[in-house]
Amino acid sequence: MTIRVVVADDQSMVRAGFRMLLAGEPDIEVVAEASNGVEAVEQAARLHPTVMLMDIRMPELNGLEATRRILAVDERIRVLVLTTFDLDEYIYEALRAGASGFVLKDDPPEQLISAIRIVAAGDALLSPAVTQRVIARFTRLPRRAPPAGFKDLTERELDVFRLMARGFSNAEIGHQLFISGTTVKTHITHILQKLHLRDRVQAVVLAHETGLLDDERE
Amino acid sequence: MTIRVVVADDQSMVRAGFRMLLAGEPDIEVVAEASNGVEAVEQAARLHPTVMLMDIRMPELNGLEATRRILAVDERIRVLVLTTFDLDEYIYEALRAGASGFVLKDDPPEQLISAIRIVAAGDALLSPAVTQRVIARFTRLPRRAPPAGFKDLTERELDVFRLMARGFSNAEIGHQLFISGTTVKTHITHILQKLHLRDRVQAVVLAHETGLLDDERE
DNA sequence: TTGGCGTTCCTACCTCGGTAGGAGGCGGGC
DNA sequence: GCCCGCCTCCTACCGAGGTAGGAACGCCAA
Repeated sequence: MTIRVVVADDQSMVRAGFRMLLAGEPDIEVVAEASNGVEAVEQAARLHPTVMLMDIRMPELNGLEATRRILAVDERIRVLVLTTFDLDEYIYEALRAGASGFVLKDDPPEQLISAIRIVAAGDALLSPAVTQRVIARFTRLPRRAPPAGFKDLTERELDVFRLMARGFSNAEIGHQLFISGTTVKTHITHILQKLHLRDRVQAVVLAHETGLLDDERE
Repeated sequence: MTIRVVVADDQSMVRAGFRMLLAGEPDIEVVAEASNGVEAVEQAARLHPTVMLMDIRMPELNGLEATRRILAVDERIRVLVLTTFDLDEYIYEALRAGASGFVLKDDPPEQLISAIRIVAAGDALLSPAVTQRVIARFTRLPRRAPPAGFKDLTERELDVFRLMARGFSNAEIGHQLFISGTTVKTHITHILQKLHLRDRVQAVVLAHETGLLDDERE
């Protein structure tokens, strides 16, 4: 099982460099090159490689959009983004686009090779500096600890809470739960009392900050 | 500059294994061991090592809580969590607790050594399998694209929007912006019209889903 | 059995939020 | 100059949201 790689970069020197670098690895084969995003998508659709080595800055179609289109064609292709700049927006967008890894061009060569094997195996890898940023972003997430009194909520109150947190009116909540709007009011009054909140708006804010909705929103 | 390491694990065999493994590295020195979380915190406070190798499952005090306390004492200490299980909750909690890395015990030894050097240098590193999960979690975040009409909002309307999204009443918003509550009402009416929303609750939901607040909430 | 809790529903009342419609001031562009 | 967009503020009105207080039912544990 050799790992079939397509190299997408607009500089031919860079592509040649990768070819040379990977030529020494018996389990890795560079099967094609692409000099812009459009070509990259075409090659991916035609060859279905194991791994796409993808530069971000490319003419015609940038690497991020190319990644999205490639994965739309064949989601089994593993895209390893390889770029010079570790700008935050690039990283987040690349990961959202579905990239399996993010490696910097000035990382040591053996790290790139190991990254190719890792993503080919179905795992994921980020450059250490990039990992740093992703973790920072990740931990900065507004997942505040649920306040005292949260666990006093009954099952039914949680039902109401979840719907309220999605912006529904009392009548809509009642309709979805097959109860009257006045009952919904009762539940909400209890919720606000237990959580020491003033109105439903504060409840909605709290729900999002604590990640109350994250579970059932698949 | 040698990297000074404390190994915290409740099994003495494991500690001995790490000592042996790291003995071959000239730039790494194991300066102490800890067999539970309490000892780990004590050793960290006493020796201020560069890196703490931290198991999660430990008696007395688990590795996650120990990590929090260590970083409260000296935030320069880099904690590298090293455990057998890559359970999601462990990972997220460890990163939130401030860990700089997450390595599995069945990763290859050279990867552990390289991880120690990486976190000692101030970067971060996750096991490939762990990286996979973090990315999955990360991209699953509810960062919906802002709806059409969002960019039609004026600067002042955005001011109001941001405060509204944090749960303030019209009067409170007016007070903070030095305008009257009725003016706030006017702005909100315009916001709702432009975004095609029914009431402020839906606006709050939208603000959180699109991450409107992420920027200025430092 | 009795009491408590959770769920359901009601009436009555008040406040706040949102709409409608208008008005004045200020600035920049035509 | 004039108009337009933005910001400010107002009155008046209505409906939704929230509170207070009560009531009925089922369930379960003491």
